[in-house]
Amino acid sequence: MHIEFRHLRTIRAIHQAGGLARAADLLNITQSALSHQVKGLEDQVGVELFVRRSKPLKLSAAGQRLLALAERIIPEMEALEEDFRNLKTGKTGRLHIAVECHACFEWLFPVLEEFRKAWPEVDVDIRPGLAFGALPALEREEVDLVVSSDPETIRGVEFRPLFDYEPVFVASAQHPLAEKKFVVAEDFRDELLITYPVDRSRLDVFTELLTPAKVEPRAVRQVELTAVILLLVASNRGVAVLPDWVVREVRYHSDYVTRPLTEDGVTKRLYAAIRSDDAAKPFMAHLLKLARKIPVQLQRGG
Amino acid sequence: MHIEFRHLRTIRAIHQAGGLARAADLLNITQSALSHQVKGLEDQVGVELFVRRSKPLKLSAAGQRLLALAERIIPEMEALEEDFRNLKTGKTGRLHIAVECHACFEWLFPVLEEFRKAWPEVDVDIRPGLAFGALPALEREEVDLVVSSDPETIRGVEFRPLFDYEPVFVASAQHPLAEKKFVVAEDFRDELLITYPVDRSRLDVFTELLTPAKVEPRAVRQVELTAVILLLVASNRGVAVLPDWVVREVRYHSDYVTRPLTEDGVTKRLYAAIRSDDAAKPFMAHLLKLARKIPVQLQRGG
DNA sequence: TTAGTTTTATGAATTTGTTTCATGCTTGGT
DNA sequence: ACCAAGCATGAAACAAATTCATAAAACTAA
Repeated sequence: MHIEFRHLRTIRAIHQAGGLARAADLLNITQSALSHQVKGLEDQVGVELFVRRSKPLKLSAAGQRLLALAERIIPEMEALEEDFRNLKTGKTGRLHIAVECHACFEWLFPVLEEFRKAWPEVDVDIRPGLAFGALPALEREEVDLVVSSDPETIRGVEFRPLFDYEPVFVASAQHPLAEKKFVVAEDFRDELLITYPVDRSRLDVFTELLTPAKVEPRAVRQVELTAVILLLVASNRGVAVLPDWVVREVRYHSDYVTRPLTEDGVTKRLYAAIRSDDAAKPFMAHLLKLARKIPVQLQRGG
Repeated sequence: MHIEFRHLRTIRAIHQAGGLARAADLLNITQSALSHQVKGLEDQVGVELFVRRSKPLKLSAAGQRLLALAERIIPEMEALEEDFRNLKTGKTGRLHIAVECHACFEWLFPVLEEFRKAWPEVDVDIRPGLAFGALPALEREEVDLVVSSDPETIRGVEFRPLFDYEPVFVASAQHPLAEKKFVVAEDFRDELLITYPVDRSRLDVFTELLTPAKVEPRAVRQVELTAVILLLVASNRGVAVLPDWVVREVRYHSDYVTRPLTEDGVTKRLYAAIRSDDAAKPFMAHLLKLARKIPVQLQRGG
């Protein structure tokens, strides 16, 4: 038995128009086509859908059952088509984000907050748990944007620069290293280093400083929340290296100092990796704009 | 844009099977056919429904939206097909009843009560308001059964006898006519006659007695409820003519007497008019059986 | 009833859409 | 780089829907 949408539309039209001929006009086909179609449908389902004893064709009990289904389904169908239209014009879409750098949540939330005001129809989400293989997930369309600091060349994926930041050393004002103008790798040898609970390959302090210099801190303690890291640092329980915007944002702890890594400081650049297909979508462009603007406001001391 | 059920089935199958080739097996068509179909659908809606970068075809965001619709709609569709199957085998159906004789509600309710226990899936209803042109409504499939006492010859309609009953005269035990063994038309000339509020052509006392004899009662008062009619009669506010089973059923008023109309009494027969199409349906047969049995139980003094 | 009008049904031809067959192309793994 | 698995594509075959022309009912109004 193969009822199709065409049939639902037909049933509804015949009911609305109150007859085959008028319904045919409504559907822009001939009365003959409709007659054939109704006959075919009735043969299929093996049930009389219409009462023939009366001049204008009328629904039978079974026909009314079918009509009820049509009235329920057709609007859903139309909603879907509307959704697809919006998808095409970029009014709506999915924006699932994977974040490789742990601290990035600090600026990402304000960005998304702002974004959702402008694009309420876009399905925004941050996908945790796949921070490891984020770029493959991007290719497979499991996510739609990856925040990364290591651009690669991948077919169909573009890396858009967002903003530069500086990983800075953070310590209590009472800490001996607070005396120095800047810190170097060797300075960490006797320290308790507090980091996010992620692999060293994703921590600037290791990739930019300690690993190249082959320096191992006295101990490493992993802490999830930025605010807690700063709390511990302020109470002189350890030292940390954090992006500059993080430190500036959470300025209500004034008991710590910040120092550049090495004499010249270290500068890194964050990128948004997106699929080329999505590059033209207006909401994507808007998100990238916000992701450039808002973190800079934070860096300047939001 | 013409999404069809076929497409919904396809989407679901591809998702279930996790790929085009396997889904093709599931749907009993070739992989090629599916590929063409998917392509056609994507052209139609103008949106990529699948991610092609991965070997086993996978749903894109838009595809998932479509899948969600499919998961919602396909079960409804299957429920419909189940309904139609039941309709065909007569497990379910519609049984809307029009009643020409007003008093018939008295026995019809118990019948339907019993019927619903056996056929919970059948859509039972009593359609009021069309008691006038009930037989045309039966032909137009607006109702499925008409209770009538006047069989006619109509193409496609059958009259099945239900049971015989006797319209009897009812009066207070104090009423002078209570003295008589039976009443005749002339006896009504000075009486207040209480009837149901329907046309005289549908009242036995007129069709069987007064109209042929050209006798007009002193006055006629119309009362809706049988119980109220009996109350008025019992308190000697008028006389009435009611079917025997009504009087027997409502026996808790013992202040009235019943007498035959004319020396021999009058016997009438009730019929159920149904469409020939419905005659073979098992639930219809069952209803007719009940409609023969239960009123007789009432007549014997249920 | 009959003629006239409206509405639905039907058969054959046509157009449109779907499926298959055969084969080529990509992707992912070794 | 090669192989296997999975998807895409074009042409031909097949199936289905639609149209055209016309018949058959059903209703209306003399």
